[in-house]
Amino acid sequence: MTRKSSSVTIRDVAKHAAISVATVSRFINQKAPVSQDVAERIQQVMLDLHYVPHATARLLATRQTKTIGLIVHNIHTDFFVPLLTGIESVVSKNQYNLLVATYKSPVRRNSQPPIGAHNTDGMLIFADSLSEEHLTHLSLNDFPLVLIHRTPPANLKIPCVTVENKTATHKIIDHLIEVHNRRAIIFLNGPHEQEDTCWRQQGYCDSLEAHGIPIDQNLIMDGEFSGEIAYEKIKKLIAENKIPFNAIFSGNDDAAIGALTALQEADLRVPGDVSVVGFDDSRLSPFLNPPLTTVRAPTTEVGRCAANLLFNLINNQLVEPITLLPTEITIRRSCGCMPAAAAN
Amino acid sequence: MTRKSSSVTIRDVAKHAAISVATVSRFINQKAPVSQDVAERIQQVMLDLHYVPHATARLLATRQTKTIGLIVHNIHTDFFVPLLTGIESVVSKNQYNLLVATYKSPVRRNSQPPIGAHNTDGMLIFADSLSEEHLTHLSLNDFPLVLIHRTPPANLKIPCVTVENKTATHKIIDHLIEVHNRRAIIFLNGPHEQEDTCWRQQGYCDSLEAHGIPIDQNLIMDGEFSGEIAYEKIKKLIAENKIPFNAIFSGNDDAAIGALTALQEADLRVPGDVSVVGFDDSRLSPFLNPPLTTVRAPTTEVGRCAANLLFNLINNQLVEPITLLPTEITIRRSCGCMPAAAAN
DNA sequence: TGCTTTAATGTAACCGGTTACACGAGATAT
DNA sequence: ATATCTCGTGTAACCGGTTACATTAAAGCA
Repeated sequence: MTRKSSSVTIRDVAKHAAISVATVSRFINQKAPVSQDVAERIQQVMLDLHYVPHATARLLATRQTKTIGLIVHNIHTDFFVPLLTGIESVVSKNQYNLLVATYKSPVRRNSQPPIGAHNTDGMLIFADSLSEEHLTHLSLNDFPLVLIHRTPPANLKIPCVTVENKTATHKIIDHLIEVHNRRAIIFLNGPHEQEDTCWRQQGYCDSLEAHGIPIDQNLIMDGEFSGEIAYEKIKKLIAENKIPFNAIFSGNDDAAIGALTALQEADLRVPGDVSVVGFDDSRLSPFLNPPLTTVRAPTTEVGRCAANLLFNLINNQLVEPITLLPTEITIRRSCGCMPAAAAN
Repeated sequence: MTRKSSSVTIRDVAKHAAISVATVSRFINQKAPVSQDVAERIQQVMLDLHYVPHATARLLATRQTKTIGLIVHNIHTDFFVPLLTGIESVVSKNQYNLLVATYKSPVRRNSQPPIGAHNTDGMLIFADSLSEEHLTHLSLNDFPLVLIHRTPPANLKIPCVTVENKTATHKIIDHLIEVHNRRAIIFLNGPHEQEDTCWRQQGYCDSLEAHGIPIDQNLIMDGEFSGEIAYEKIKKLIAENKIPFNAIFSGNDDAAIGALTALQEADLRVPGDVSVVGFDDSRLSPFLNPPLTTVRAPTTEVGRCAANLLFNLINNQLVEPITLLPTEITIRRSCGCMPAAAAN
């Protein structure tokens, strides 16, 4: 690890221009006026020596990284494409960099997330990727943080942006019951640690209650927001043939795909025999067979919004503590409706 | 912009553990043995104080960032999900960070990519996101670089990983001609700056020639790898009704979706009236209506492979100059075949 | 003319790590 | 018993910038 100090530094420039490093630094950053004469000399020397300021040294001195971080549990799901799109658009508008890290909740005690105050100026935290402990520590140090799809722990004031889950779910279940006369509705739940899961379950239960339908715990099963798991669960359900159902509400679109596949394999017709609806309105949904009725979540907007909040925070501006983005139900065929044109 | 320097430093740890900073540093980096007793004390203090080494300071001292960069033109396409998945898996295995930057080819002369030697230990460069000029500069400075979906400029020795384009395209066109008797095949080209485009065009032309079909420039149109643009192009083509065709080979699956939509709107049946085939085998393809016959590109593997090469480079190991990953044609319905089960 | 202001510059202490070099003590070799 | 080696540790000089504070010379003002 030979330390090759070949690069030309600000001190070299200062020496050649017969001036102090402070003046060179000021000239470069336009921090203070410099005499015409000196300015020209520095300019010339910089060109002659091919001087390029060492970004890292500058960052150390200014305690700025010009990058923001994003923590998610994994990136291999379609959900993150629109989220990243939104985030990226404002990151690059602000001339910042984006550091993406995958990190799973801390199983071991001493595990530290790979990004933090040491390499970012602020962080975007998706759902439950960071434990309350980490959150607390960062927040208490006044490190700029914005939560995505989760609200802050009780005593912390961290702004968050998420989507309206409960009302939309309530409405889509209403739709299944009122329009399509479905009353035995399976609910494919998401991971319990995730807030979205809770609210969606709440909406589901509320709607059933409002229609005087008793809640059957057997109908609520864990789909983990995963196509594979949902597929297995529904397949097993059909095979056992003990619990009758005529609709499935999947906590997200990914899981709905798994359900759809399982139903098809069992020769159950959608929506003839079973109505299926999802949540998210992912890129795939309009293309499914049949096209999926689902709740449209403005994920790109979530990303854009969260990033904007973070930059406000970094610039010491005040921000809304909670941003709740609206969702709307998107009717396609899988519930039983036959919309005129399948406009995507 | 005064960010209060509340963070705990290595000197704080040293003080609390009643030991010197050098020893703390050595312990952290396992650079030299430390007595059991001292090790435990340091460990404890680090936990108590929530000490996290300051990445920038470390970088300045070691000229290492423990992060690798990825430059792409944009991230808002489905193509990047598998690519990122592959890259991420090896990045985290190596305990590195991933810095993602979007950067478009330099329109203005003095524009600099947001990531480089100052904030990464090496970079993954997708297709034509970086100009030859930038590439040359970085490469000449021995900065670790791996190209994805492009080969290096003539005089530079930068390893690259890409997929087999020509032969696969040749085969899928053969299929259209030989099995489905299509001879008027539209080619929806990608961006001209991208190498994949050229090779796919080459394969297309070769196949036609091999079958004695003259190449009609009117059949080759720019789809830009974009669903919207492809949609517009095909819509216009149909409206003008001057160029007869009975098949479309789309340079990627995204554009194929646009084509499919345009055909449907014009009440042309796929594959009855027109066969459609694509390239990539994106997540959507099996779900399209009809399921898309396409060339399967191992994009996750590309990401994994490129990242692995980069780490080899960073560790001064020798690497293959060119890695060409195999592709295979995936038959579904949109070409006219009727595979038994629609297994996805 | 003498005193205050202001503009341009220099000095040196940071930022938070790493590491070359020095050193003392106990173990091993002669 | 003395010389040599090894191990664990401390001191302080880096890395390459920024910037608070001091300083000097010129300009403004009575």
